Amino acid sequence: MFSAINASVNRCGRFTADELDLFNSLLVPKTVRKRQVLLREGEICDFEAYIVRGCLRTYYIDESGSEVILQFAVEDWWVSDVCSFHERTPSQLYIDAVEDSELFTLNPERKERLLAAVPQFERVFRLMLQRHVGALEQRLIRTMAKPAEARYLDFIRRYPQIAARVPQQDIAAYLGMTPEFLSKIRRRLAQRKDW
Amino acid sequence: MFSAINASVNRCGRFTADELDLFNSLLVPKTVRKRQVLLREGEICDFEAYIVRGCLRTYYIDESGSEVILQFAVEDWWVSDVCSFHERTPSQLYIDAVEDSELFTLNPERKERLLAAVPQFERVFRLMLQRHVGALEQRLIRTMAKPAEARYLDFIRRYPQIAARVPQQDIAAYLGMTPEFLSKIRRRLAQRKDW
DNA sequence: CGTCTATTTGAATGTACTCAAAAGCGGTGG
DNA sequence: CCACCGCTTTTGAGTACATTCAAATAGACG
Repeated sequence: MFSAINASVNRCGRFTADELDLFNSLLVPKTVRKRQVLLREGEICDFEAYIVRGCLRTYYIDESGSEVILQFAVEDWWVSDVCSFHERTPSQLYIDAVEDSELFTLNPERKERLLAAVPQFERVFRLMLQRHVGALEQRLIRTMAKPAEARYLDFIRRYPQIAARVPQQDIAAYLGMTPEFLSKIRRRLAQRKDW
Repeated sequence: MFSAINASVNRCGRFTADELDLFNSLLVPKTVRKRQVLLREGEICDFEAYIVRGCLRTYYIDESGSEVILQFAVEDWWVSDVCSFHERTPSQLYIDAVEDSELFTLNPERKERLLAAVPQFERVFRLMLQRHVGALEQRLIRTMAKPAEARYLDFIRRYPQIAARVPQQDIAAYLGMTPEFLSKIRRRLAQRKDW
């Protein structure tokens, strides 16, 4: 049950069995169903969730009601609203499940206890944050530097496993284009198969 | 000389005069001239720089040679390529000075020494990272959710001090539009002054 | 099956880009 | 102090990319 998450944190530093046991004892397992919402705009995010199985999305809803998807998260990733969680401020984001998923969640209080007991865990979370920064920078570059078709091709090459399991309209919302236009791009690509 | 940076870190935690002295002794002051490049694509970023005075930009250059500016950094901010610095990997980014600037830089070795001597500094850097994540998320949302004119208005309202000191073509490269188009937006806005 | 939602299609429109050229502006040297 | 050079900003015409809206089709789920 804990093998995946333990292997994951062990890649960030060496931990003893006792330390991992403590870590595991602080995690709260959670099962969510497809479309279930974990965080809404205005709420304070009280979890960092490790994904054991499934897929979640983090998104923003603008004035006109359309979704801007910031991130898809699948197995072995963490999801949270970093800012809201750490600063205890209302979130601007929504988080929900793209499919039925199993998570381990850590709330602020338990995270504190973990860090107090095993300070080396600071490193695990710092590495998580760094990876998150890296991912966001990549995403920003790719979003800004390229036209829609190139963004789509880039996406399906980079994340084939995600592209296969999320609805097409969500991919459009992630790539910053309308679902209609993505559909047209796909038609063009299917005709000239030169890619 | 160190008052600004010390006040800045003291906002993240309480430090004694001795701890701050040690911190200050590890900082390397650096003066850069306008257009001077601190980091090029392919290099490994060996600094985290606190800006005492001046303005720098972090950007990416795509295949076609055009710049995508990720961030402008001014007084009291830190600049670095987070990923490259921490993982010792070649950077994809460029960093250079928009105007003559004064910095304090910290290299990986000195940062290690600082953290070894004063572990509470972990917190300072974690907060920096968190803010960085927040800033990137905001930027992504604003870039994706709005058309060019709204992005520009948002930018000059949010960062009037930056808008005033960087060339217009750099603002365009930050907002993800061509300089020509930004110029046209400004003309439209100047005519109908209803904003 | 039938209903609901997701995807596709098409026409019309709008937004932003390209390219080329002119105008503005700052610095430098005569 | 002025003239010139290089760089930034502005302008315009033409075009390409992407959106909107409406409707048809396809898929998923009960």
